[in-house]
Amino acid sequence: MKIFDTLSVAEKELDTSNKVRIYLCGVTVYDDSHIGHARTIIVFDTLRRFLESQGIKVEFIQNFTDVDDKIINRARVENTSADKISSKYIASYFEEFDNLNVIHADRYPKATEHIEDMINLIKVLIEKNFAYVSTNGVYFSVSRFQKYGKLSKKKIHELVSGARVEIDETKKDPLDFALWKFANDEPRWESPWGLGRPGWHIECSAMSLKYLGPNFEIHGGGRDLIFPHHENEIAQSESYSGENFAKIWMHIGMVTINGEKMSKSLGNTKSVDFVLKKWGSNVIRLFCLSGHYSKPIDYSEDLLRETITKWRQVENCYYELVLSGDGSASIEDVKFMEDIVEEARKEFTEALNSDFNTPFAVNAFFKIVKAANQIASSERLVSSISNIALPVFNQILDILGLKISQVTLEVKTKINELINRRNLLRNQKNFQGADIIRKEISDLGIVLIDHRKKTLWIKQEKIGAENS
RNA sequence: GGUGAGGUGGCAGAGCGGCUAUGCGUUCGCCUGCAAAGCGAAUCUAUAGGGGUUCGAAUCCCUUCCUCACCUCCA
Repeated sequence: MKIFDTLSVAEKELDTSNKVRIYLCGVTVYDDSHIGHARTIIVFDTLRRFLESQGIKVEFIQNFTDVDDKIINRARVENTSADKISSKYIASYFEEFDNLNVIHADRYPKATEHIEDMINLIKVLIEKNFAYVSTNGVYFSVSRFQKYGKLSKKKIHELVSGARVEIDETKKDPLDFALWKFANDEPRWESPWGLGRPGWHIECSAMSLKYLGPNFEIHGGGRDLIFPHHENEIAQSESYSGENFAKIWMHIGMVTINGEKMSKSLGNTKSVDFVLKKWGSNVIRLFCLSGHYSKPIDYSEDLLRETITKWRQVENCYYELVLSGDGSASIEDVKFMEDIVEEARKEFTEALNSDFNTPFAVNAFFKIVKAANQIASSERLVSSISNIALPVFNQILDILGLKISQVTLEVKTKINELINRRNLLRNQKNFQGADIIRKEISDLGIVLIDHRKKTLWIKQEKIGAENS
């Protein structure tokens, strides 16, 4: 599999001969997650599902930043502790991302639980003369790391001339960044240099080195983390280990709204909670995968509505496949379905192997949907044909993390009974009576499709946007 | 100002030297008791502008213009 690497600015072959180790920069837990966070996490979740579907072992680590000025400020405003704030948002993180059908990472290390590791890392950096103690904290000496800027393609002298670097007299160089910040207030920890808190960047170095070693396969995150966060991680980790850090840097494009980046500071975010209620996880996942991961994607209601239409086609197809009855299939139909399924399966895999081209892969998936619906429309879809399509259909659904709404056995029985009653009334041309039953069925969340000879039912997911 | 990524039909979005995807939308039909869904057909020959290279370019090169992101915290 090839993945575009931000560092080498080229596609690189992912080494899948052993376990694929992935470290994803997660969220800072001081507020609700939004669709921007969700996109990054959904992309990585899908990547992980894909690799595993190929029989590749994956070790997936995603951190929580649970010590940070924003958390502390928030705690102050709400008159509570930083710890309470972070636990609250970690809890809601899991609730929301479980609803987005995101598989849990192998570990979710928290910064506050790795203070020791960070201190040890900083010790070595000081020993190796890459860091120094100052009046406000411990700083990394950027000028000591020759390759600083290699990820973000920035030149040190250009950064200095940029006026946005914070001015701090106690630093040797304005570019130096904090590894440890002395603090008088909680939360704070003991360290050889004094009471304080870790800097943001050091936590990801410490936790990724600890769990995945000095050089692992993929390090990921949103594009906006390239500088300074990932640049600084490289500086710290490589200075510490003397080895090259992550082999592939995979960065996810921003979610925009009206063409502008969605962010807390601009106040234009759509929370995961909100979008889940409005669109549901299937539509959101399909939407997030409808564009290439590296490019921006615009949160647009029109596009999300379009995605609902697509999702309805998938649901329709699924129930056609699952509820198809016995009967004889024509050789042509069997051949047609076999060819389509094989082609779609191949294209799907090839697309994802080629820099994780999800839009093309999703496209391939819809070939199966289209073909099944096509055969079904003339009532030639019998179980022997469906059985050709279903394994691949289900596997792709699983890789994409999509879930079809199901009904219980009792409801199933009830639906069939109602359908029979309705069809009886239709035969008697009692359409009013038939429509009453149709309404009754639709109240169960079921949509009926009258084919010539039989009536198909579909359990449709309830989608908030459609009921308003 | 620097750096990076881009500019493809009404919209979304692949392709990245020849065969000009695909989906949504729109129009008309089929099906239906009526719907809905589905199917079929039609619509749309698009590749920011200008130069080049080539038998041939959306795809390569040069150039102009435009958009976004990063250069402060950010997924």
